[in-house]
Amino acid sequence: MKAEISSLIGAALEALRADGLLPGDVALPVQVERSRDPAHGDFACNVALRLAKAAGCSPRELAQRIVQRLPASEWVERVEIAGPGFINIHLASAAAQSVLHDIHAQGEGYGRSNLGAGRRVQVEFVSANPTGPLHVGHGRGAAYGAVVANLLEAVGFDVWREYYVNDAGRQMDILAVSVWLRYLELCGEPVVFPSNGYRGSYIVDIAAALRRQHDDAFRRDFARVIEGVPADAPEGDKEAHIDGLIANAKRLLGHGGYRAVFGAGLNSILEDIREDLAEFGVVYDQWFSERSLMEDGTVERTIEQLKQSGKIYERGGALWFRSTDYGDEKDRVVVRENGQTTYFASDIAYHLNKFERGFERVIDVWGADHHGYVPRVKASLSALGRDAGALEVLLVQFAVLYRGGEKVQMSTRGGEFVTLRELREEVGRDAARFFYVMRKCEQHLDFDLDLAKSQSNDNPVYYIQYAHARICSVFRELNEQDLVYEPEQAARALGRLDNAHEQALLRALARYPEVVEAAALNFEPHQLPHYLRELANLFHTYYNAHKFIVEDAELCQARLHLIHAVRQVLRNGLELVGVSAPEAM
RNA sequence: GCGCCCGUAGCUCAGCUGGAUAGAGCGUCGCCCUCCGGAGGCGAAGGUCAGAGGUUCGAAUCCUCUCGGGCGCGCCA
Repeated sequence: MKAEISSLIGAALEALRADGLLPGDVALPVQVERSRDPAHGDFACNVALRLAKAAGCSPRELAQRIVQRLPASEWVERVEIAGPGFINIHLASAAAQSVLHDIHAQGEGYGRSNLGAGRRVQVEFVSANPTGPLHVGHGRGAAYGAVVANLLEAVGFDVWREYYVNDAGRQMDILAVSVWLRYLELCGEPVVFPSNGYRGSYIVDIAAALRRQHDDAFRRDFARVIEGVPADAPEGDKEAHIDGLIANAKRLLGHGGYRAVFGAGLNSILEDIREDLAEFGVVYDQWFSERSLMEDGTVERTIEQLKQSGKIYERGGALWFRSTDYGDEKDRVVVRENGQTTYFASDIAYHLNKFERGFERVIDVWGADHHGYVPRVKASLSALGRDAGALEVLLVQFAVLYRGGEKVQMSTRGGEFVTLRELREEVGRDAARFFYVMRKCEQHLDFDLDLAKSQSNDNPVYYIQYAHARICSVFRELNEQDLVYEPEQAARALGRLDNAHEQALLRALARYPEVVEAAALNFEPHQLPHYLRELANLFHTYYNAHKFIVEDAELCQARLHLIHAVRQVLRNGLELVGVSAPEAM
């Protein structure tokens, strides 16, 4: 409908131009918006204000001329000029009702479109290091990324969901050593656990499983494990200490033994994360291993390619990428003095790989604390001859939990954090998904646990789900009374939907596809919860003011048709957010 | 110190990429069922859009500065 109006106005402008009343070289910025105030009609257009100067007359005068040349349309009832020169368009009532036909015809497809035209988009999100369970911060990225992906799919993109697994590097070695030391403890070795190790109880569980499977096969004297290792903090350097332990572990266990311990830690945690996310309704097309990039030579090849770009130089024995040429604050190391490639080198290779796989757009969802990495990753793509603009990095701010009005304190050190699993168990999947995406991503999120749990009107999730359940209940009641909803009969009686509540609902239903489109293209899932809240409110108001199952059969059918459509849109919207639409609560 | 994000009602937040009289929820106060689910509805009070300049027909929105809050500035991942 919006597009219909736009094209009408566009035609009027072309006519003006043909009459020589508009210069030929000026752009025609037709911008049609839904009116905020019903008194201003259904749509408003500000084009007369924007073009008045170019046309050499007052905005109201220009608006007058546009309106005179507006082609007739069956959907438009009347057009008015208001305020400084707005063109307000009032739709015919048949136009407002036509949305019900669309919804009934399209069902769960209502709101979906083909704007993306099947273009391939990759959405990479969460990608937390597999060194422990996901915490509530990761949960926000998971919910946000999942809904962004759902939205892009809904508007016609071919979406690929991916989790990047940081299974290489020192952090993983620290994990392996942590598991091994817990294992040695279980074997009865007098282990002194390093201050820098992973202290979470899940490490002990992994170690116990390892021991059940392999018995004492990886047992070594702790005296040998600690042999020649520099002192731990506070007297010594904790980093040097743990590096020494890693070196000894590799030597004492041999390649095969070390890989077994390492793999036990990695696989167990990865499996836990995978299951956790699946239970949260987040499923990936691919789990992409960082190590695979190193093993198949992609990292090496990428560095070679960078060298050819002339943006690599050597300093202090290391290889540096001249990212400052692309606006970064400083140059970055890609190969360390010891010959090892950095995390950044893997990341360049990974992003190059993404584009080599043919994705036209690549979206990364990162925690806001990683914002400093954006310029260097974009710089590397530019240096490799790729379009850095095709990479969109969405930064998600932290979530802070509140319980009883108090901030829930969390610290990663010592493994003292609230996990995503605990949150789900406490508030449920629906509330967690909904609350996480309620705010735009650059906004800090205050997550009120008490509110998320409360089964009251304060809780927006229940409020919306209740609207859905209530509609289901009306149809159950209809059955009880041995009455039948007849869509075809209803479709002929839509003229009976004439009160203000019904008009408001029709307007809201018609807006849904526009909300999905805007939310998708701007990566703003929060628009969905806001819209659904509004729709639910309009429905509850309607419910309170009018009875649907009434004597007048025609009116009854028309109203059932309307609330049937409301239920469909509530379902469609909740589905995109990943929240269930219960038939009864 | 430099860079990024944020600042809108008592609280938590929207504000459709520059439009008409800045909107919701919670909280407070006052109302509404013989009725399809009261997990509901209606109304009232509540604002110097952090502050100051600027851009223009028009600014919460764009630019500059100031003040507050968060985050980031490794040959870590």
